[in-house]
Amino acid sequence: MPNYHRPSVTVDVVVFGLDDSVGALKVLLIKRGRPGTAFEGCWAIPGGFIEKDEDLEVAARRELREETHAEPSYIEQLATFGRPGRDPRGHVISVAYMALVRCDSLVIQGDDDAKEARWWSVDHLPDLAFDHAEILATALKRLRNKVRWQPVGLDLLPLVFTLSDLQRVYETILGKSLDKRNFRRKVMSYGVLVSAESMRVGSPGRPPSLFRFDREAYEALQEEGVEFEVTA
Amino acid sequence: MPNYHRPSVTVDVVVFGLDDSVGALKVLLIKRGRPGTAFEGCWAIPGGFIEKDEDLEVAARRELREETHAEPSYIEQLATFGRPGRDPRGHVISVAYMALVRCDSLVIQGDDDAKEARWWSVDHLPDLAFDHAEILATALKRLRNKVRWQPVGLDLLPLVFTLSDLQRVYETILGKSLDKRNFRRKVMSYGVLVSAESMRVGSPGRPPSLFRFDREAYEALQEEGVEFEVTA
DNA sequence: ACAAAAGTGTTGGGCTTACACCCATGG
DNA sequence: CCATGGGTGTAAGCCCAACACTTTTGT
Repeated sequence: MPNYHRPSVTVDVVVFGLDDSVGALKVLLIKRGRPGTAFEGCWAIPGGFIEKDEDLEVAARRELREETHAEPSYIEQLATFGRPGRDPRGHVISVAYMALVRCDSLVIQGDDDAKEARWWSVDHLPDLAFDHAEILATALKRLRNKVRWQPVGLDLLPLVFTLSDLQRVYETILGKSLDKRNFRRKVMSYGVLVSAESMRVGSPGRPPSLFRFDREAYEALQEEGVEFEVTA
Repeated sequence: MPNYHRPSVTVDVVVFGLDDSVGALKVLLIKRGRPGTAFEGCWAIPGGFIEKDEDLEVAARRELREETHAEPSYIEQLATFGRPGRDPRGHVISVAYMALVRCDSLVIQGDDDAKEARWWSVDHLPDLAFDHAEILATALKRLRNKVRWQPVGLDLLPLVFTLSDLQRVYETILGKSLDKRNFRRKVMSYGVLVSAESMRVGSPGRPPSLFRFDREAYEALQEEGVEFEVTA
């Protein structure tokens, strides 16, 4: 191959999750640890350099695993960022991914070498390294859009959940409250929910009935699109 | 910067246009000319290697200009392709763009050095180099999707056009025919069209009235989204 | 008995669809 | 005068949005 200029290439992964109470949308960030590296001590989206002949998505999952031990249940390519000057170290192009993880697999820990990883609420973020604020904003926009035409609950909720949980997912992501009756009617009409026998107990109020997703119907819906726009 | 592996990075641009009669959706392809290069003589999406510290979109526009003299009126990043083995020459990552050009600026010519450039109808494509068939398929899918929630006529039609022209754009891209009355009602309701005084003459049938886009209203609509789904 | 969350139906309005005929010009 | 494409209106049905009270449990 002719001797063309070769930039460095990284993959970065914006991981979204919901907190236990499904009350807030969170992003997984790492604290840049290694002394002497760029943006030392700054918070950043997890990611790193791709290896020789490594597939991009594979690299994204690898970096995520190495830095946070997270295994996302969904991942998609977001966009590629290559503005000159975005990395003070030189010409670095970043292929960004967006990922979702389930509430019940939020067991996150940092890397061995002093790197810290934790969840941040999307509306109280720290300053971010590089152009990561821009990347994150892009991811958030994408998620808010995606939610309107593809189902998204399966990748964010535990296996078994209540309709109120699901409604809270949408309210949290869209940042507005939805009408309970209209929400339920609409969700049920898609036929992707099957009732789980058990009932949740112990909480105040009438015990809710539990559901799980019908995986096949869910994936069919994912293909064809949803048109999910529910009223305030 | 530490000595990480560096792949080569290319940008490739899938350019869509409509033919004069607005009757077919076309893609601009180039014939790979230089002897001794990979896929010599094969048709391919225009593109090439990025230069040092060059912005990705700038590189995309530059390659397009160099290879086809086309200046798209719209361009957006599509996706990045990095599957190992996609380029026989080694580890090459391609950032793909999708672009639209207006009918009346279709003056295309190949590069100086024997490279040929021409339009191909999207449903009669030649074999393509690398994974360009996959990239093109992705672009086509994106365009067909985009059309449903963003206006697209401004970037494909000449400055002045008829409602029938516009309808044909949608029919061509979506690949299905639409109801004339419903189409007109819907389009007019967006308030992005202003009537151009003149009338087209010379063709058989009643002379149509001409319109142009109200740029401001158009761009506002582009922001907020359109919800454009018209019936067969 | 009270607080807390779950669950449940109906109605009006607006938008979408389906559909067929006349109009203005060129040849 | 005829062929060609341009232009126009209406009625039926569906889906969406708005809205308030009853049920079931824990304390």
